[in-house]
Formats: sequence, C-alpha cells, structure tokens
Amino acid sequence: MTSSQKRDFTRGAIAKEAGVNLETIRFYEKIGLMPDPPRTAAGYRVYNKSHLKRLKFIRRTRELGFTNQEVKALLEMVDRTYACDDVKDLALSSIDIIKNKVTDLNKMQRALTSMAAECSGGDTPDCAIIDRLLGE
Amino acid sequence: MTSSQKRDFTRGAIAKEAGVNLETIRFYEKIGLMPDPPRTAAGYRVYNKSHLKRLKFIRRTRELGFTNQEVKALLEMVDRTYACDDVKDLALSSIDIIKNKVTDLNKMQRALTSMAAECSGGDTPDCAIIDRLLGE
DNA sequence: GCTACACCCTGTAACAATTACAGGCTCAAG
DNA sequence: CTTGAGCCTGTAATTGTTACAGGGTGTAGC
Repeated sequence: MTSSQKRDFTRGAIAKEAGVNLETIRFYEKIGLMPDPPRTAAGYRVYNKSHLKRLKFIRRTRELGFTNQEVKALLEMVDRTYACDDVKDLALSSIDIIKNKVTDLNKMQRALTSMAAECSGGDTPDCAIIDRLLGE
Repeated sequence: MTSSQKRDFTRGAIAKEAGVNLETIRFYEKIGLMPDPPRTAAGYRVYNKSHLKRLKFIRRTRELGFTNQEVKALLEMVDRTYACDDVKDLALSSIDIIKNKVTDLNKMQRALTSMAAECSGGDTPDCAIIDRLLGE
C-alpha cells in the first residue's frame, strides 16, 4: 500500500487505453496538446491517470470535428491560461458550435433511421436522401 | 420563364455558397466525392443546385468528424451504389456513431454552460473542468 | 552472464485532407 | 481592345496522423 500508487503508464499503454495511435502522442507533445511527461532514467516517458484523461479528451473532441487549435483553446481553458472573461467568451461561442453540430447529427440520425426502416424488407428505398440526411 | 431555370453556379460561386474553399472542390472531384461537372465550351465547370446540396452535405458531415471515406460511403448510399442490405447495415452503424457524438457534445455543452455561468461575475472558476467537459 | 524478444527512443518519410501559388486562358465591362 | 476578375492546370506547402529505420532498454528464460 505505497502512497505513490499512481498507476503509471508507458506510452504504449496509455495509447492503447485512450484509443489513439502510439505516434500521435509524440505529435501532440510536439504541438503542445500534451505536456512533456516525466521520464525514467533511461528516457522512457511516464504517464499517469491525469494524462490519460487529457488524452481521451483530445481524442473524443477531435472526433467531434474540432481542429487541434480548437482543442488547444479548450485545453488552455482547462489549464487556466486564460483570464475569466476570455474563458466565458470561448465557452459561449463553443456552445453555439456544439448546438449546430447536435442539430445536424439529429437530422442525420432521423434520416438514417428511416432509411434503415425502409430497407428492412430488403426493399429498395426511393427517397430524396440527401435532403433528409441534413435537410434544407 | 425558360424551362431550364437551373440557377447554375461557377466554381467560385458554389464554393462561396457552400462555405468551402475554392480549391477543395477540385480536390473532392479528384477523390470522387463530387462528380465531374459539365463544362462550358471554354472548359469552365458548371454546377447546379443539386451539386450545391451535395457540397454542403460534405462540408457539414466533415465538420461532424467523419472522414472523407465515411462521407463517401454515406454518399454512395445516396447514390444507390449499395444493395439495400448494405445500406441498412451502414445506416445502423452510423446511427451508433452519431449517438455517441451527441452524448459527448451534450456533456461538453453542459460543462461549458456551467463554466460560463461561473465566470459571469468575472470570477475565477475552480472546477475539475476536464472531467466535466466529457465526463468520466 | 548471455540471448531473445517486446517495447521504448529519435529523426524522418509517407499519407490524408486542405489550401496556396504560378503561369496561362476567358469573359465582360468600359 | 485592353484590363481585371475569375477560371483553368499542375504542383507545392500546411496540417494532422501514421509508418518506418536504426538503435537502446528491460526482462524472462537459459
């Protein structure tokens, strides 16, 4: 029961756990999305659970269509690089972007649901699909 | 009142209208996301409203974090390249991906909303932000 | 101690997606 | 009939990610 029960990760382990490619981590380190982690005497990177959370956040945020610059801005908010007023501005404008994304995703989901239903009989669907996928 | 009231676009016009870069259209043509459009005698590309819808769809779907390959698959569904069973499979698996994206976006929105609220007084927020942005 | 194998290190190249640029043609306005 | 904006092409540069080559490390089994 050592007090330093930090549950550390190697680069390979954290990559697997977070669901990102091994090399991507090194790239994120280079562009400043991930911090330079501590190293072992031999030079091996050592990560902890907080690194893991950050990495998962980056991966999922990227999958939502945010650019690395946008992810960086969000993380700087987390890292308290910004003044509070700037945090508020970024938060509010991000919310607008998010709402639009959710709207589009809901449209797609409805369209895909009805398409799947129409296909259920093995029948050929005949609908104006693009209109329904994201609407007019 | 000509019957060929098609409201055509040049490449520059459709790019502006769809909100994509001028050059991106040529790239989408090359990789097969956009069709080779008809040309004028001088070789100028001529687009119509249906091209515009397709281009907007691509842009918005990309912004939702789908790759070009995924967009292509969705468009092939639209273009009826697939058999009905395959359409159904792709539709259903896409729905799963969409649901996850919406879940994550909702988490982000809630977190950002409370952050903005906490910042309202010009006060410094002190919260475990990353946990709240996408949750555990 | 050695040997083997998996995993880490670095730098660099390749790939995907997008954008920029150079050199030339076209179209319309004046 | 010239001048500028906008189109054409091919190619290079950017960004984001992944792959690879050449070498060091760590440990399990002999």
